[in-house]
Amino acid sequence: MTSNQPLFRALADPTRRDILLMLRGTDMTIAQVADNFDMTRAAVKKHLTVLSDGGLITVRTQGRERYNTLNPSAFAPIRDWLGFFDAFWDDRLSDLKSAIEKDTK
Amino acid sequence: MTSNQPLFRALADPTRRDILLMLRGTDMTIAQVADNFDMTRAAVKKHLTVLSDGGLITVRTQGRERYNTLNPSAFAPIRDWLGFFDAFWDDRLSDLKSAIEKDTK
DNA sequence: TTGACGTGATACCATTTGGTATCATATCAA
DNA sequence: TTGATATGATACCAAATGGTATCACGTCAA
Repeated sequence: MTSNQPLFRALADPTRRDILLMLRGTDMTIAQVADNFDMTRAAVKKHLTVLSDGGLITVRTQGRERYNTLNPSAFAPIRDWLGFFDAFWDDRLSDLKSAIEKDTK
Repeated sequence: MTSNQPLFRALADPTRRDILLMLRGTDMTIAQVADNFDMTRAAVKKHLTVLSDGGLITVRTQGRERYNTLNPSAFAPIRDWLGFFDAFWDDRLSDLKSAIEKDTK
């Protein structure tokens, strides 16, 4: 089973989550992303590396620029993981349902 | 708007994610949770505090024991946040659809 | 060719994080 | 009461993390 630790880790930082929202619909260079934050380009670049490690973005080189693109399909493992708790939730619901049915008998 | 940083942060650690899975269906004391990991009770207790800060578990005191209970509804903000990217994904799909329709004319 | 520009890479720093060890406190049971 | 048990709380430590500053390198434009 593949480790999704890099994915969860990438989502743990608010700056990185903002970058992801920012990349919806538009690819951006490192400098463009950095313009939206009050920190150095180097710091933003580090965040982009973490996002890339988590598979959440892909990078395309074009001349001397590097365009960062959102990869929405990378969220799938998170949805899968959340599903483990849906099952539990359903169990509790069916328990409740049984209890109610037994009660109305 | 409420910050969901404590929630995302709580999910960033693999031990904590394991604890959550472990708590599906059964409430457990701190000692019981700690028995399942190769670390001290104090370390596990710290993780439980972070999970509690994220709203992912609730704690019920019973005598000298403290039972930790999973709170599945705490995942809702994460699903909501993921939804922001569903919209983007749908846009890309409809773009693709339009392109195909235009092409088959 | 020559700068200016966009980026990569490295060293460095302060803070946070995950962990241990240790002691104090409250509760259960004999 | 007395001792074992379950937990709380604190101090401490190493490593990871988020940030800066700085320099090197490839690329574009004049």
